[in-house]
Amino acid sequence: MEQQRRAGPGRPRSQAVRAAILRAALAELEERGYAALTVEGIAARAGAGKQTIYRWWPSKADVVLDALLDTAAERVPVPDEGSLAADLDAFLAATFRQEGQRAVLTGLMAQSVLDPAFAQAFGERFLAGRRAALRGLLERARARGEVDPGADLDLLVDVVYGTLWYRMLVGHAPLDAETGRRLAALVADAARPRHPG
Amino acid sequence: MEQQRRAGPGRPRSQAVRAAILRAALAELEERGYAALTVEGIAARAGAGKQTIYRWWPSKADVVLDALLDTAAERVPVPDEGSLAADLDAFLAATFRQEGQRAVLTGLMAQSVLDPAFAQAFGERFLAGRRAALRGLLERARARGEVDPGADLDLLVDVVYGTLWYRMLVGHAPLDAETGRRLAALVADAARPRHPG
Amino acid sequence: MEQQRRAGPGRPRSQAVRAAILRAALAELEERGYAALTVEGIAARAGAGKQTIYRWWPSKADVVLDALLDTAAERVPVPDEGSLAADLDAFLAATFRQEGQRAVLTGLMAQSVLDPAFAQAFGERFLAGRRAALRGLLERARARGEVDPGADLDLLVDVVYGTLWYRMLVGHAPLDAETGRRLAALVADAARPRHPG
Amino acid sequence: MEQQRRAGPGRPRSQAVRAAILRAALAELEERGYAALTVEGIAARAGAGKQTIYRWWPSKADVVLDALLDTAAERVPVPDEGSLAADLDAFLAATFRQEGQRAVLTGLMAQSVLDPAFAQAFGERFLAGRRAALRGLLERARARGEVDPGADLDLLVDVVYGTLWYRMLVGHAPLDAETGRRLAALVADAARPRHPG
DNA sequence: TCTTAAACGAGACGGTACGTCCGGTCTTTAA
DNA sequence: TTAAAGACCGGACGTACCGTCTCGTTTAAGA
Repeated sequence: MEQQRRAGPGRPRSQAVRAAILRAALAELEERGYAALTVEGIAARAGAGKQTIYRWWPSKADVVLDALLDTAAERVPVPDEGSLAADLDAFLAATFRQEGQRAVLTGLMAQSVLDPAFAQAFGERFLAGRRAALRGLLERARARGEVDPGADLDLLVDVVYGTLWYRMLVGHAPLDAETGRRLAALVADAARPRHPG
Repeated sequence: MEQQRRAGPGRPRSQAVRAAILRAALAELEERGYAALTVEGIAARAGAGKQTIYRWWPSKADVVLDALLDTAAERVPVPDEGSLAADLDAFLAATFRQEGQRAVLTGLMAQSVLDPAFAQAFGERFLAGRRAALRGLLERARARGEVDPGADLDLLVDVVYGTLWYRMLVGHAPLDAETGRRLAALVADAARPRHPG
Repeated sequence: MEQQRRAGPGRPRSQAVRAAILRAALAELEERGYAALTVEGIAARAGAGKQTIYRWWPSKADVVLDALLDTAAERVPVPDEGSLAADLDAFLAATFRQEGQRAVLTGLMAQSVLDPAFAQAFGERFLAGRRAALRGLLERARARGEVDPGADLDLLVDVVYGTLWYRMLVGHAPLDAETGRRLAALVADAARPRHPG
Repeated sequence: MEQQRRAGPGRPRSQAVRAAILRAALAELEERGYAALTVEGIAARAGAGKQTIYRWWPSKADVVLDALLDTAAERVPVPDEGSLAADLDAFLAATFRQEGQRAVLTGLMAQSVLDPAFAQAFGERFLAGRRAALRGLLERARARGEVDPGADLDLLVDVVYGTLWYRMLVGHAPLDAETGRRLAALVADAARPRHPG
């Protein structure tokens, strides 16, 4: 998951400590919110020294990101149901389903605004994968002729994730199954092939 | 813009100081970034006491929000050009044009994630107005028959602002005139009336 | 008691306000101690503006000093009972009797250490008078032949007030009638005439 | 001198920092006076963090007290010259000699009036020792028959220190060798045995 | 088995900003 | 002109975390 020390002399990194720290970070986050998260708090809760955290992670956000990536091992599978609308629908449904993580995700997005170094890590280690999955789904649909060849796939991806993130960040409207269905339909419709003439 | 003290005894609030603080906040933000913004820094730059800031604003984010609302007095006008696509295009173009404010806006969004009290202020005093303007535009188009009567206008609004915010926050893709045109076309198309049968 | 504005045009100084401020100062002092005394607190309690206090007194200590001098109008009378020991005894007894003022007096002494300007006021307006009274008592005794002509009267005065203040400040030993009697005897004895040869 | 942390895990307290803080406190006190002494100023001058001061001392006065006790390691020796008057004379001379410390001592006394917690520390860690030394001197004189068996030794101690402190605090009269000699004589005379009959 | 070296808990340390309090000054309206 | 009210600048307070730095202790790999 991160830097792998070459096996040499010296005490090897403790996986138990790593796990304890990730667990503590998520627990603190859940209990007190992202804003109240501190390295000291995580260390205290994990029974670890602050130095141990600084040794392996550049910032508290990177700890949380690792925790997120660890638990998201049960990844959102990319559906393949034969039609774009159905695939999108399934994809969004699966995405919404793992939404106990709103606090984690919005916290990381906030952090990534405030800290360019973390923004890069967040983009590369989390966002890029999700975007790639959705783009792959659209590309397959394009190959099947369900998407206009001239369509701006990147824009379509951003429309989907943009809407998701916007609702998640602002919290003014629900992110439920019905919303997913409508959004899927909207995107599938916008992407449909245009028959010239 | 905010709390209006009744004229009673006592020295009245100094508008000059208020303006100096807002100016200082924007200057600090531009020079050093949102993450490095501090109440102390704003006060020092404005030649004001910290207490004066705390007396009138609950947090530094509220200072920045006031600064934003003051300068955004030259509001994005809601265009009315006769067609939905043209209106959307003009609206998005106007929205993008005032993009010296990316740092301000993303900073405030980040803060609004971290501070629920500010989230409410941000939602009510900034986001709601923008959403209402766009919704009005869509409602007029619906009255003209350019939007399907059953369309989920709130979702359409979120698709537009979601895409904008997502690109603004993540910064992976441009927010230029061409992007605006494509997004306008996409939304206008998705909203078009469906003729049953 | 302090500066007297010439009667001219304009609203005259309110004696009621002056009294309210002195009363408030003593009340605050008694309730919360000298250390917690603040100009703001006195003003608030007196229903006065801070400016009103600063207009008439250079510091909070001067307010307290005025309050002390006002209440000490029932001054310690200088006894004249015919013998030095008896006079001293009566003088000390009277001095001790007005010891509800320990907090006031020690507070002012502390302040006078910390603030040279107040030290002068305290010395001239309070300490000097007390010292003069005691010195007068000793001088009368010397005239009666009860005090050695070569005695250092200033030192004798300091021995008396020094012992008093020391016990008052440190609070390690009582300041009661018995102590007064012993101190009176000690000083009278030390001052007694020496018969050369 | 103060709390001795058990040698456990963790970085041990830095004696160099402790010394720098005490030195800085005395330097600030000398340059700017006790009233202008601030924790912030001491920390800045010592190149230390404020937290480091608050970690080890409850108030700035305790810092100064530690500084005083450290430098006063070369304690006033208790003289033993064979006669009470000579002993007292030597004791007072030695006491006066270390009077670069008037600012320190009066500042601490003022603080001890304003802060009961510090008053206890001051009493136990400084005043008590001095009083005990002088009392010991008087007790030895009593054993030699130079002091009346019924004399109130505590009062005699207070007469000596009271006079000293009073002159030091009020500053109206000198504290020189001649004064010391007269005070020594006065006390020795007052303490002399009374032959009944 | 002994040495070496890194990991680790603990906690001191220099900093920086926090949000609060109060000191003194000022600027208003009312008396 | 005094007075109440209260805004204002300034400066220090005591606290919370940051990220770094010693300590003593633990745990493997290599000699």
